[in-house]
Amino acid sequence: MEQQTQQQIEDGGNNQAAGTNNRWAPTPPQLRILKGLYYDKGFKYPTPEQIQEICLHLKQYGQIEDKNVFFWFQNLKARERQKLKEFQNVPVGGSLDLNFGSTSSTDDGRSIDLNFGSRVGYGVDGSIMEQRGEYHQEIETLPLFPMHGEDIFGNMKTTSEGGSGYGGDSRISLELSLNSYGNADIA
Amino acid sequence: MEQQTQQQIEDGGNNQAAGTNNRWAPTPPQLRILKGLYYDKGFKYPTPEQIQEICLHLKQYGQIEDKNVFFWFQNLKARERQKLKEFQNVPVGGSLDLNFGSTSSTDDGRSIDLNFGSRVGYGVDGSIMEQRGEYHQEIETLPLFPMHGEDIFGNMKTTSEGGSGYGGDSRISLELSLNSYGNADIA
DNA sequence: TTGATATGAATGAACG
DNA sequence: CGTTCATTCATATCAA
Repeated sequence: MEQQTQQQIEDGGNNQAAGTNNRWAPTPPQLRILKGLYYDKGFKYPTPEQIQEICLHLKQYGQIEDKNVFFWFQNLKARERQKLKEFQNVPVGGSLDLNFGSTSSTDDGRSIDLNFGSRVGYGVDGSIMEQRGEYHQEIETLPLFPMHGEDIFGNMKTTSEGGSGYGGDSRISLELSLNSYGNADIA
Repeated sequence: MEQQTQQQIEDGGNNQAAGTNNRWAPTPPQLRILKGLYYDKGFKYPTPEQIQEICLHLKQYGQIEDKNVFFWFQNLKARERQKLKEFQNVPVGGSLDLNFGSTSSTDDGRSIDLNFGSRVGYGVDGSIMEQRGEYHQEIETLPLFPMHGEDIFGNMKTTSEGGSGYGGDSRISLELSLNSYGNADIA
């Protein structure tokens, strides 16, 4: 997720615009801390309590709400997983005939230099939803292999987190020391 | 259409890396195929597998990645919808309104209020927020973020109401010690 | 050159 | 949690 040079005009703190600004955007410090938690610490499943704590702490660096923290983690987890899923998925030998309509093989002649070095992450998605239209035209010979089991990426979901199942007053203290040196690759 | 060519703002310390990003641009054949799928076939919701397959086939006509296909469909769908919505908003009557900077001219209709303030579950999804019966406000004082840890850079975090507050923090040493009690320490 | 437009890309928010 | 929507940022291209 290396953004190019996207520098959002975040309100240095509480410079909320005339209220027309509805979408939260993490300030660099906030982002740094969040990423530190997620990556450096592997903190991916914060409990509601922790979310609030994090949020409270992040309020020093700008307006933020619990739900922002919550969504942030949700999105990051989802997109990380999507990325993995994509790489693991190998194109089936299926033949999706894209040369419908015009069979003319018009040479494009446009050569784009090889830009290796894939950089950005993204979120490929897609879903088989009902088409709004009336037409249910199947796509050529799209096989859509019945193969499942893409759960190869272990779901180490610590479902029982969040203090559900702590025997007695067992309290865990995890201490996290993350040293982030500025220049976080905002992403 | 609401992008006002907003350019970079003065960075308070964030250096802007040189942008050598060459974003993908569909070659004519690629575009033809994509449009054919979208319009002619009404194929608007490709699955990740289909995205990969489409991408694979499009590689014959130029460099392309899965994410490009993904974004292409996403953007097209979003913009079709956007245009449609705008069209409905356009005053047909003879109202000479030069108000281009319409910030939420019409009711967004999005008023899903998530009650995140309360710890009682994040109704938005139902993932990790298994909350147990005993919620106590005490958790708000959990030493998740020791204050001392911020001393290093706490000075510049002013984020005063002056606008851009956060300065370019170089590094931090954040020590997070969160103590998760068995939820109800009384148990 | 400057401003506007089209569109690739990123991500916050929400749905099922 | 996976998927989809909506908004925004950034840049290439084009018109004047």
